[in-house]
Amino acid sequence: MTGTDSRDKTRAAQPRRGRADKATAIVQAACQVFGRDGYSRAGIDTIATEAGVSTRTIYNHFPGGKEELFRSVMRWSSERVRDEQLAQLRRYLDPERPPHPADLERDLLALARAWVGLMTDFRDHFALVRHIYAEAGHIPTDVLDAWQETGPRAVGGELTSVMAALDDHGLIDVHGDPAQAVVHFMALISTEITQRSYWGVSPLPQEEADRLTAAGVRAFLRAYGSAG
Amino acid sequence: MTGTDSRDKTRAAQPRRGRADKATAIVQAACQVFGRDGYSRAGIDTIATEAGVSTRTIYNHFPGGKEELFRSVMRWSSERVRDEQLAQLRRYLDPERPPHPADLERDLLALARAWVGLMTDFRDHFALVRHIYAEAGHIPTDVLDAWQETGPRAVGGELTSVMAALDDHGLIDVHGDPAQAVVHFMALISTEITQRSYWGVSPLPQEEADRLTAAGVRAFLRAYGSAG
DNA sequence: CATATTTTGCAATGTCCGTTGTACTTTACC
DNA sequence: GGTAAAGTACAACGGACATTGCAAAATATG
Repeated sequence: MTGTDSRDKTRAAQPRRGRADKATAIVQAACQVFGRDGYSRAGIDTIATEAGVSTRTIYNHFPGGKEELFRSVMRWSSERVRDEQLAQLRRYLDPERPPHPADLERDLLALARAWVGLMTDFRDHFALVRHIYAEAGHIPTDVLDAWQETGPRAVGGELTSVMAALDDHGLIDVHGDPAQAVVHFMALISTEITQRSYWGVSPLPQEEADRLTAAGVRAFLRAYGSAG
Repeated sequence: MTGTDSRDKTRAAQPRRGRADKATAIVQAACQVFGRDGYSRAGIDTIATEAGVSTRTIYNHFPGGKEELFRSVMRWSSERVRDEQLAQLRRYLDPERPPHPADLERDLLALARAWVGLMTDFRDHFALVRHIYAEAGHIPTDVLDAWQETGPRAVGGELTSVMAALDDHGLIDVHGDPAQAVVHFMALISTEITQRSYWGVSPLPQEEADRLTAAGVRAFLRAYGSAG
C-alpha cells in the first residue's frame, strides 16, 4: 500500500567513512528498516543510505546478502533486548531475596513498567518481531527456533524461575504452573498497550500507559496472589 | 527469506470458467495468499492461479489493482470472522439471560473454546491480521481505522456489553472497567496458544489447546470473579 | 611514507512483477 | 441462435531491486 511513505533521505548520518564499526552501523540501520518495512519491502539501498554506507560495503560484510543480513539483525537485536529485559528483571526481582509481601505489587509494577518502557525504547526491535510473527512461515524453522531460544524463551525462563521462587515463599500461588503464570503476566501487562498504540505506530501518553500497566498487574495479582 | 516455498501450482481449483462469482473466488484466494505471503511478497499471478482465474480478470474486477484488492480482502475477511465471532458470543452468553452462577465458568469456557477454534477455522484471516499488525505503518490511517471499527472493535464492544451485564448481575466484578476486562479475557485465553503454535504455523493438538484455554478462563475468573 | 585493507561510486545484469492493450473465446440471456 | 457481457491468452512495457565486478579513493598499520 502507498500509505505513509516512511523513507527520509535526509536523515542519514554524515558519512564517517572508513571505520571498522561499519558492520554494527549496518546492522543497526537494517534493524530500523526491516522493522519499519519488513523483509520484502526493505531495500538494500535504503539500509545503506540509513547506515551512511555504500551498498557494496554491505555485501562485503554480509556475503550472504539480504538473507544473511536479516538473520544477523534477528540475532543482534534480540540479544540486545533480552539482555536489557534480564537486567530490569534482576533489578526489581531478585530470586534470592524475595520482596516483603507488602512490596510485591510495587516490585511487579516496577518491572512491568520497565518492560513496557523497553517497548518504546526498542521500538525497531518490536516492530521487527511483529514482522517475524507474520512471516514465520517464510523463515526456516531452525532459524526461528534459535531465535526463540536465545530471545523470548530465555527471558521467559528467567521470569519463570522468579515466579517459582515467589510461589515457594508463599507470595503468590502459580497454581502448579509457573510458566503459565509468566505468560499470563506478560499478556496482562502488554496486550492492551500494544493494541491501543496501534502496535507502536502511535505511542500512548505516559500516564495512560502507566494506568494500563497497573491495571494489568492488579489483575495478575488477583489471579495469582497467594490470597486467591 | 527462502524458507519453505509455499507455492503449489497443483492446488488450483479446476477452472470453472465464466461465472459471476469470480469476484468472491478472487477475494477468497487473495485472502489465502496475502495471509500466507504478506502484501509485498504476494503476487497477482499467484492469486490468479489460486483462484482459477485469469490475471486480467482480477484487474477487471478491481481496477485499483493490488491495493484495492488488499483493502477488499481486509473488509471481506474481517466481516466474515466478526459475524462468526458474534454468533458464537450470542450462542454462549446472552446479555438478556445471564447464566446461573454455577454455569458461568462453563459458558465462558465454551465461548473461549469456540473463539480459539475460529483461529484455526479461519487461519488465513488471522495470518492476514498479523500482517496488518506488522505493516500498520504502511496502511493509510483511515483504512486501518475503518478496519478496526468494523472488525475487532465491534466484537470487543459486544463482549463489553456482556461483561457489563454479568457485572450488573453480580456474576463477575469488572472493577469499574468492563472494556479492560474484555481485553484481559481475550489476552488470557489466546496469548499462549498463538505463541506456542508459532502463530498458527504449526497448530497445537486439540487437547493441549483446550488445556491452555481452560487455564486462561480460570485465571480470568480468579481475577474477575465476583468473589475476588 | 609505503603497503595492505577497506570503502566507495558506478555501471551493468538479470530477474521479478504490477499493469495494460488487444484480439479471441466463452458464457449469459432473450 | 444471436447479441452483449465477461473471461482468457498473450505479449509487452516499465520500474524496482538484489547482486556483482571493477577501478579509484580513503583509511589503517607498520
